[in-house]
Amino acid sequence: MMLSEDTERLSRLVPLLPKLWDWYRANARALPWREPSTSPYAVWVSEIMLQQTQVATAAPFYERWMERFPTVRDLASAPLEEVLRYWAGLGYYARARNLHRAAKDLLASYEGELPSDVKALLRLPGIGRYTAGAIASLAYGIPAAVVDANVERVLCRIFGVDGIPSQAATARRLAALAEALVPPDAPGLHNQAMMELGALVCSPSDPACGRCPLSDACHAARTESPTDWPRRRAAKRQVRTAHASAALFRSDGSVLLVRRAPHGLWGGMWELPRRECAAGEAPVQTAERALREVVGLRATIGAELHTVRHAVMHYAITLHVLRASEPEGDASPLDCVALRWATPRQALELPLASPQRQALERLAAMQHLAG
DNA sequence: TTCCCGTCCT
DNA sequence: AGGACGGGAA
Repeated sequence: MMLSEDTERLSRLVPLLPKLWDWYRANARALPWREPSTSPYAVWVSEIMLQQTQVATAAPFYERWMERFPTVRDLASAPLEEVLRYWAGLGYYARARNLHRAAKDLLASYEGELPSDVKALLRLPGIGRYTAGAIASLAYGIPAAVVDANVERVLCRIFGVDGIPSQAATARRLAALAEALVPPDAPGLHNQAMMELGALVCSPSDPACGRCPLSDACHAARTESPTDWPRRRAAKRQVRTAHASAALFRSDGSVLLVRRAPHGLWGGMWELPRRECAAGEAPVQTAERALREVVGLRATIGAELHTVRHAVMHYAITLHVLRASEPEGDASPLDCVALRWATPRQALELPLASPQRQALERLAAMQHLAG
């Protein structure tokens, strides 16, 4: 899948690789998962956390996680609810559910050890091509290639790849290039060096070609604007949506919360009963419908307590939180997997996605002010 | 407000 | 091939 021009440029690039590795040894960030003692399990956890998530965001979550779930066995034996609590705020909650599921699989099939074989790794939920290659090479020294967004950017610039990386042919070309570069004796070092180069030097919008150990072999570095690579598809237009949640309080100060089914947006997380506003539907109607459809209660919807803005992908979500009162009927879990009453302060201990956490924090503050 | 990013499902 | 899935930084 390589082009002939690729072969030519490879022969110029390979002799520079020792400079890349030296650069990495001198400039690598000291990160918690880069301790020499990092277990394959810890490499796995860090790689899952780093999917779609910045290093600075993931680091404190990683520390807390490893303290609570230091081994595959600790993770597998913990309840999903607690696992999600440790993930709350990181987003993409399927990652936590898959990690938990895979830990159970590892205990059942591999005596709790992470396999070193890429094919076996790919069979675990939540592990795709990138993560399988990362675990194999970083944790076990297997010469597997990795193409994450950093590597993709570095390769597209060096080789002047004009195809769009998400298209199959271009993806295959990038995979072939990455594979051709992996040294059999130090795949982990090389892969981390490529990713670190992308993160620290060959950055998306402000590449520092002057500091790059590979710039002598780089196509983009010799052009007016190295940031023309990688080529991108046109961005999707922003879509605005509104959601409404009902805050139904009991006289003891507790509020009704529901746990979502373990799939889809905010799967497995707790929240105030919520629905997306239909076209032309006012938040007060939506909140009424949410209580009815999610827990089977009819109630009177009162004042809007507050508004939380949140971005998910290309969606801009406005979450309206409205007070509800005078419920009729018994609350039952119609469109949720569990339901409970808790004070807003207690609710903050549950697994909550970020906008729900904001909403509950403000309810807790309100209650505090009310005495 | 825009940009950035792996895996799974369809 | 393309959409769903979040949160933080620029």
